[in-house]
Amino acid sequence: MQRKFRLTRSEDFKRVRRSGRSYAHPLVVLVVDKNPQGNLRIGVAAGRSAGAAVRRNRAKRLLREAMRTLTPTIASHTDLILIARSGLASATLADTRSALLNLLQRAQLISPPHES
RNA sequence: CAGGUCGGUUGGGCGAUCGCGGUGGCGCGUUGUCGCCAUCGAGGAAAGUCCGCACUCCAUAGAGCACGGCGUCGGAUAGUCCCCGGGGCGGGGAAGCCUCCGUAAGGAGCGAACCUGCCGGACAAGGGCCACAGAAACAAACAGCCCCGCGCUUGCGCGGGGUAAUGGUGAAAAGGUGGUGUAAGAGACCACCGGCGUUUGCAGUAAUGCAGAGCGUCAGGUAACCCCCGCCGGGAGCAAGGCCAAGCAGGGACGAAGCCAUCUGCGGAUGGCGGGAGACGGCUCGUCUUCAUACGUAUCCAAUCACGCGGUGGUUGGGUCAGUCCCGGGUAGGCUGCAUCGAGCGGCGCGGCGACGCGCCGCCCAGAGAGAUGAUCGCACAUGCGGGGCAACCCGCAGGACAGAAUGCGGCUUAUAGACCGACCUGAGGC
RNA sequence: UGGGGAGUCGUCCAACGGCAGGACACAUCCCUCUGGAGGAUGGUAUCUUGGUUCGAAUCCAGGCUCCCCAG
Repeated sequence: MQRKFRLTRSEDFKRVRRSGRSYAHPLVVLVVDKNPQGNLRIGVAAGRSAGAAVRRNRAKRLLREAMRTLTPTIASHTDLILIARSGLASATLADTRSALLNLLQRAQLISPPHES
């Protein structure tokens, strides 16, 4: 995921966390808000509760890798924040991807893949 | 060979595809949060932040006090209480050997390499504390032993004195054993052992050790309690610091004037001409950007008057109000510090027991800012499990620790699956 | 990057360097037709590793975990 499609500034994170809707899953939390520029941006976060530095990095890498394949199917004009929870660092890539798919469907950002 | 220790090296390899970050080069009807190519991309601890430096900013006449740290000797270093090598006093240390006890099983002692804790002063001075037990906890006499006097039931009571060997208590009671000595005793005296703010010789740079002489042997412990002595110490930290700088607020300069048309819900809105400020140009002018009809018994200041006097009100005078431009400081934010030119890394040689030092050759090696290393697959490899095989080995499944740079460096501490190499000690056997 | 604090029964708190205590909870018994309440009895702990000391929860050092503060 290239940096230009990433949420980077602190005020963006604050805005999305304050005014966006959140959807929870045991592995990850999704926060959705409208993007003022009209494109899709994604932020990834892992707090102290996600573990030590290796586990936090592992969780963020898993989220980025899982989102890489899902990004083209997501509706635009939104800012997303993915917050890792404590169990994510020991999860597999397939687990992460299905968790994200579940969350995106609940947020109605992606149509249910009835063909798969 | 068996057992016990210690040190060092390494920290999963090769390849393919997709993805991410930095740097360099090239490209462009699109100068971009762009595209293409090349190249580089975590560690031995990157961790904890326990020490010490570099670097940066602030403070700084001198001296003293307070506070904090350190305290054996020598060395190494840019520097360190922490590194290296010694010294002293403790603690730990397998099997076996050896010694002792035991008929034996076994037990106790000794115990190597090595590991590990501590290190000024309790006699240079002072204060505090030492529970319980015990007569007594730093100064003493409970029982006991002995002497003297008195009494009588002649081995006991009372009174006075001597003593600290014996008993019991305790972690600790003015060194231990044997003798001389004595009324009983006592370093009172003697021998040996132990000890020492004494001293001589030898070894060592020194701490210290060994040997001898001397001192009768000295009134406990605790300074990781206060304290005393000696030495050392300015503060902050890359979110340090430097540069640029929206917005808001501040200071300065300039600073206006309306008229017409259309619509109208009569509040106003839009447009034209004119006006203000600034920028640019070919500068008596043109173009562009932008602003306004706000002015009110608004608000601020000064003087003065009145009253019900820290206040309120009146009068007079002056300032402020739109906008533009300029100025300094500076917030958000950006750039830098900051990506090796260095206490740098690798190799070889030399010196040193070692920490480390010196010389030569080669190399240029991560750098983000919501924070780059991931995913999938294949081939071998170490390991574990199951099966087959006499065996080498084959097949299947599982599966590779601790852990992620954020200014850099040195030391320490802590976590760590394994793999490899080397050294030391003890014992047994062989030559 | 720097600074501060805490760790004691299952939980919340006490404790001069000298026998670790209290409340609630838990277990057993009594009381009751049963349960609750009440009463009696009991078990249970100093984060960890070393050191100083005759003696350590307390003093010192290293480690682990958690919390807080400043920029």
